Amino acid sequence: MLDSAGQPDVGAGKRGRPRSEQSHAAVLRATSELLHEVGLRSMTTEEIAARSGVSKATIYKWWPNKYAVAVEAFLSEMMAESHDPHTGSAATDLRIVLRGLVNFYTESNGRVFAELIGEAQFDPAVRTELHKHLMISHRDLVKTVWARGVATGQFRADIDPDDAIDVLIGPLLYRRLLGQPHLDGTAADTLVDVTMRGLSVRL
Amino acid sequence: MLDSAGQPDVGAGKRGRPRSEQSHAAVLRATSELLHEVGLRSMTTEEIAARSGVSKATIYKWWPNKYAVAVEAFLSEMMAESHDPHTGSAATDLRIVLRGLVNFYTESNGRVFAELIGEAQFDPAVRTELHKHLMISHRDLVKTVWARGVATGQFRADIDPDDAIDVLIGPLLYRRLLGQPHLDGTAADTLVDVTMRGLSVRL
Amino acid sequence: MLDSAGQPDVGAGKRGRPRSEQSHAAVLRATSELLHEVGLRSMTTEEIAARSGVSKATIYKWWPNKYAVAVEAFLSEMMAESHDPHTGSAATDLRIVLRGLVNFYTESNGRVFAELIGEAQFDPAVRTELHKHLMISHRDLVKTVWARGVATGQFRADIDPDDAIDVLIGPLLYRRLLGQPHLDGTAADTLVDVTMRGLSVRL
Amino acid sequence: MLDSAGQPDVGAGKRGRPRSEQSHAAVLRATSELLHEVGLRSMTTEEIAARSGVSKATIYKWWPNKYAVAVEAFLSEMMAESHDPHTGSAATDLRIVLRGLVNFYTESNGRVFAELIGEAQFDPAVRTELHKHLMISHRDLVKTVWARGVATGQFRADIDPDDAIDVLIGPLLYRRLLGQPHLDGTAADTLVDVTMRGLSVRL
DNA sequence: CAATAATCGAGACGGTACGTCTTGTCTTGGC
DNA sequence: GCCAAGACAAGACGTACCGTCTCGATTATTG
Repeated sequence: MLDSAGQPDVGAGKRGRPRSEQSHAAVLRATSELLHEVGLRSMTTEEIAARSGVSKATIYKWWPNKYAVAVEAFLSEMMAESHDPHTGSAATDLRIVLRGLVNFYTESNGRVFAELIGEAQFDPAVRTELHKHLMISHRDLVKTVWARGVATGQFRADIDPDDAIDVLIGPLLYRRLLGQPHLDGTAADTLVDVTMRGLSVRL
Repeated sequence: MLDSAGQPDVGAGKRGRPRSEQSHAAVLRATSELLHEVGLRSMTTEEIAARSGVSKATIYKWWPNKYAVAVEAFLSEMMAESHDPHTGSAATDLRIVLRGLVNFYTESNGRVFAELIGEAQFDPAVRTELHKHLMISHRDLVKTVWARGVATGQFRADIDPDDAIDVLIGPLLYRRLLGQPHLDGTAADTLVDVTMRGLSVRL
Repeated sequence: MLDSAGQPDVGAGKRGRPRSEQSHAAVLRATSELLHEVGLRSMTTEEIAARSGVSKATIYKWWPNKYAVAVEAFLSEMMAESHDPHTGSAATDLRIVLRGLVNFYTESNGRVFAELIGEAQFDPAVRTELHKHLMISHRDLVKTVWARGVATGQFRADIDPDDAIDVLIGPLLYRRLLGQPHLDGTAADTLVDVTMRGLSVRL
Repeated sequence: MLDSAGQPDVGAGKRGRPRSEQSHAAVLRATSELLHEVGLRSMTTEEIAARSGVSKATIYKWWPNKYAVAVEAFLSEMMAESHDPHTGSAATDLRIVLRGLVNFYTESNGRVFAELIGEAQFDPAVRTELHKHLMISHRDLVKTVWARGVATGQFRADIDPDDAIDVLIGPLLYRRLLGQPHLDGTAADTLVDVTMRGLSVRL
C-alpha cells in the first residue's frame, strides 16, 4: 500500500514512537520568545521546558544544551530572507543588500544575533552552526551581487570574492559588536561607500 | 576604574586599614593565569580566590564580578603595546600597525580577547571597559598613522578618520570572531590591501 | 506444565495474540539476575526490559511496578523448599526446620529477602505478597512441626501456635535485619534453645 | 567587665563563619515534620530545603543524603526516653519496659521507625546509625532490668544477656515489621509471657 | 597607648540552574 | 490484540557557581 503522504524515503521502517514534531516546534517557539524577552544568557532550560510544555529530559535528548536550542530556534525563525533586488546597477544592489543585513543586525533579532556571536566565542559548536547556517547565506547573497558587478565591469575582477565580502561586512559587524557610535542605515551606507572607493588616493 | 596613583599619604588620609596592594596584584596575576589556562567562562571566582590567596569577599569588595576582574587583569597585562613605526611611508606604517593588531588578536591573548568581546555582548560594563581601555588605544594608534598619510597626500582627505579605521579594523576582527578561514598575517595584508584600493573599478 | 510455547492457533477463547509465556519467563529470569547482581533498589525497570528483551510497556502491562516483579521473581525462584524432616523428635525437627530458615535468610537469597522486607515497610502490596506467599509457607512448616511436638507432649499445649512461631522466628529475623553480630547457624541454635527453655528461672 | 582576651577556650580558633545552629535545627525540625506527614520515601530534599528555609547546598554540605538527615532528625526528636521503672519485681519492670518499646514502635513514630529499618536494608550507613544510636539505647534499658532479675534470682543466670534481649525484642519487632495481626500492648504482653516461660514443657 | 575603623582570610550560607536519572505512559508499526 | 522500540512528561537528584554574610584577626589613623 502506498502512504498517501507520499514519503519519498527508503521506507525501511523506523521502529518505536516517532519524534514528536509538535514538541520540537513548541520548544523552538518557546525558545524564540525567551530569546527576545530575557536574552540568551538569562534564558534557562527549565523555562523553555515550562513554557513549551516539553520536558527537560526531552530537550536534552535532542539538543546538548540551551545554546544549541537557541541557535536552531533563531535560525528557524529567519526564513524570511532578503532577496537579490536586481535593480540593474550592481552598486545599488549591493547597497540595498547590505542595508538589509544591517537591518537584520539592528532589529530586535539583532540583539539575539549579537549574543549568539558572543556565545560563539566560547562554544565552537555555536560558532560552527552560526557560520554554516547564517553567515554563509548572508555571504552568498552578497556574493551573487558581487559577481554581477564584476561581470558588468563595475567591480574589480582581481579581488577574491571572499575578501570582498569580508571588507564589506566586517566594518558593519564591527560597529554592531563593539562600536560606541551605534550602527544605523546611514552609517552603513557611509562605510560601504568608503570601502567601495578605497582609502588610498587615486593616482 | 579609579585613579590608583593618588593612593598613599594624601593629607586627609582615610582611617582604617588601607587596601592591600599586594592582594590587588595577586588577584590580577591569578586571574591572568586562569584566563589563559581555562578561559573566561570556566574560570571561577572561587578559583581566583584560592590561587591568589585573597578571599572571595575581598574580591567582591573591589570588583562587581569576575568579568570586571578579567577585564582589568587582561588590560593590566598588556602594557607591551605596539608603537608607531614611522618608516617614512604612511602606507607601510599602516600595514605594520595593523599587522601588530592582528598578532594581538591571534596570539594566546587573542583567545582571551575574543572571549571578552563575546562577554561584552551580554554585559554592557565589559563592553564599555573594553572599548574605553583597549579599542580606543588600538584605534588611536591607527588614527595617528592615518593622519600622517592624509597629511602627506597618500590617503584620502575626504574620509572621516573613524570611518577609515572601521573599514580597516572591521574585516580583521570579523575574520577573527567568525571567519572559518582563520586570520593570519598574510590574510590580513590582503584584506588591508583590498580596503586601501577599494572595490570599485577606478575610472 | 503445558506446552504454551506452541502455536496459538487453538481458536477457542480470546481474540488477538495471547500473552507470551516466553516473555513472562524472560522477565522473571532477568529480574532474578538483577536482584542478585545489583539489588532491589538499584535495579531499574529499563534494565529488566533490556536484559529480558521484553518491552517496558509489556512489563507495566502485567505488573504495577518493579517491586511486584521482584516479589514474583523472587518467589518463583524459591521452589526448593526445606521440608519437614520427621526425625521422630519434634524438638530436633524444629531445630532442623529453623536452621533451614536461617540458611535461607543468610544465603545470597537472604540479601534480596531482606531488601524485600525493607521495601515492604513502604509498599503495602509488597508486604502483603511477601506475607502471603513466603512468610505463611515458612510459618506453616514450623506450625506442622509445632503441632507434632504439642501432640507428643514435648511442647506446651497452652500456647497459641502463632505466638509460638513468632517467638521462634522473631529473634532470628531481628538478628538478620538489625543485629550487629550477624546471624549464623550456631547463633540460631542458641536463640532457639533459649526460647525453648524460657527466660524465667524454673520453680 | 570581663576581659575578652581571657577566654578559657580550647585555643585552636575556628576560622571562618561558624556553622549556623539555627539552620541545623531548622533542617531537623522540617525533616521531622515531613517524616510524619509524607513518610521517608516521599519526603524530598527539596521540600526539606523549602520548609526549613535552608538551601539544598547547605543540606548536602552536612549530610550525604536525605536518609542521613532523617536518621538524625528522628533520633534528635526522641530524647524523651522511657526509663527504668524499678518497681521491685524485675519481671514487672521488664514487662513495663517492653511495653514502652512497643508503644514506641506503634505510635506515630513507629511508622517512621519501621521505614528507617526498611531503608537500613539498603543503606549500611542508616543501619549503623540506627543501631548505634537507637537500638543500643533500647537494648541497654532492657539489659539493666535483665541484670537485676538475674541478680535477684528471678531470671536465668546461664543465658547471655544479649541473647535474652534478642528473644525478648525480636518477636515484637517481627510483628511490627511483618505481622499481619498488628502489634499492640496485649499482644506484646502475651509474647513476652510466652518467651519468659519457654516453649518446652517443663519437666 | 587606647579607641576607632576599615581591611583581610576563612568559609558557611541562600539561591538557582544545571544536566542526569528513573518512573510510568503513550505512540508507532510489525506480527 | 499483543508486542518491541523508543519517545515522552514529570519531577527528584546531587553538583556547581554566584554573590552575601558572619567570624575573628589585622593594621592603620586618630584622640
